[in-house]
Amino acid sequence: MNKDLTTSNLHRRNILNNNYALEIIYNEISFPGIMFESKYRFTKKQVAEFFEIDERTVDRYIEKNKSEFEESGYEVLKFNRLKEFKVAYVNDTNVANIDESLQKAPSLGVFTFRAFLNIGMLLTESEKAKLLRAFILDIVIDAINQKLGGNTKYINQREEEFLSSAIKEHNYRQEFTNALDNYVEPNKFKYAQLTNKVYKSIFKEDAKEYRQILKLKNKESVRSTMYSEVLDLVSSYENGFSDFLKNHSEKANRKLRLSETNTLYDQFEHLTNSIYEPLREKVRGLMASRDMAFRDALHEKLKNYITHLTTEEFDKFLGEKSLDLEDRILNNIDVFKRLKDR
DNA sequence: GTCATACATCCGAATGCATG
DNA sequence: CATGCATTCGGATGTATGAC
Repeated sequence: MNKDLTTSNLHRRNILNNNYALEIIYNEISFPGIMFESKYRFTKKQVAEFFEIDERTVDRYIEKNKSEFEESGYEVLKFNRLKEFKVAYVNDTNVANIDESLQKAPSLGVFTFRAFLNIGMLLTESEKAKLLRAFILDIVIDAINQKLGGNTKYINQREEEFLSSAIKEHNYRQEFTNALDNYVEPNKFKYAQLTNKVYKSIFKEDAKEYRQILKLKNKESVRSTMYSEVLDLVSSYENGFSDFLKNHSEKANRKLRLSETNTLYDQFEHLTNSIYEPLREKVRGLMASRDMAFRDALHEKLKNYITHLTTEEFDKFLGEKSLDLEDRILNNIDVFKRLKDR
C-alpha cells in the first residue's frame, strides 16, 4: 500500500498515535532529547541540525502546520517553564556545548519526539527526513508485528471485550441457524446466502470479499477476525432476523422457500434500517480504520469511513491490557464458563 | 549603605510580510 | 524555498527612587 506521509494526515496520525512504534523509533535512531516534564524534548536548533536544514525552514513549517505540531507536542516555552527547561538542558549530559544565546532566550520553541517525527514526515527538502520516513514506515509495521508475535490477523482478539462478544455471538449464531433450520425449507445455500446478507448490511462486503481483503486462508474463519463491536452488531442482526423469520413462518404455518426468505430479509433490513444506522456507521468506521492501521488492509467500500486511530485505540490492542486470546480465556475462565453454560 | 520597588532600555526569539 | 526586514513580546539588565 502506498503511504505517502508527506501528504496523508491519516497515515501520519496512525504512526504518531502509536506509542509502541514511537518508542521503538526513538531507540533506533540516535537522536537523544532532553528529558523535560517526563518527555524527550528538542530545540528548534537541534531539529534543524538533525535534518540538515535552515532554522528558518523549520520556522516556516511551524507556521504552516502549527496546530498539527502543537497536537504532537510542539510548544513555545516561556517564564518559569523556560527557566526549568534551561536547567534541564544544561544538566543534560547529551548536550555537549552549551549554547550562549539559548541561555538568554526569553522564549523558546521546543519539540517533543512526536513533534520531531511529525515535522520529519512533512519536510520535503531534507534528504535525512526522506530517509527517516522510509525507516518509520518499515518500523511501524514491524513494531506491530513484533508486539503480536507476527500476527495482526487476530489482533481483534486482543481486546478485553472480544471474548464475551464472541461467546454471545456464538449463541446468537446458533439461534440463527436453528431458525433457518426450523422455518426455511432445506437448501444447501441458505446459511451462506443469509449470512452474506447480514455481512453486506453491516459492512457492505460478503464473506468472500472480506476474506480477500484480510488475506484469510481457506481454513481461517471470518468471524474469528472480527472486532467485538462488529460481532455485537452481527448478533443483533442474526437475533432480530431469527425472530422475524419465526413470526412469518408461523403466520404462514409452513416453512418458507429460500427465495421468500431472501425477500423477507430485504424487508427486515428496510424495517430496521434506521434503528441500526448509528451502530452501523460506528462499526464501519472502527472496522475500516483499525484494519488500515493494524492489518494494512483497505476496505475499499468503506474507505469514506476511515479515520486515524487514537492513542487509546492503539493501547487497547497493543497495550498492557491487550492479551492473546489464550491468556484472556485463562484470566476469565469463570466468566467463560458462565457464558458457555447459558 | 542597603534593600525593595518602579521604571526605562536593550536584546533575542517568534512571527508576519515581502522579496529574489 | 531561502533570505531580509519590521514588529511584538517578555526576560535581562541597569538605573532611579525612597524607606529604613
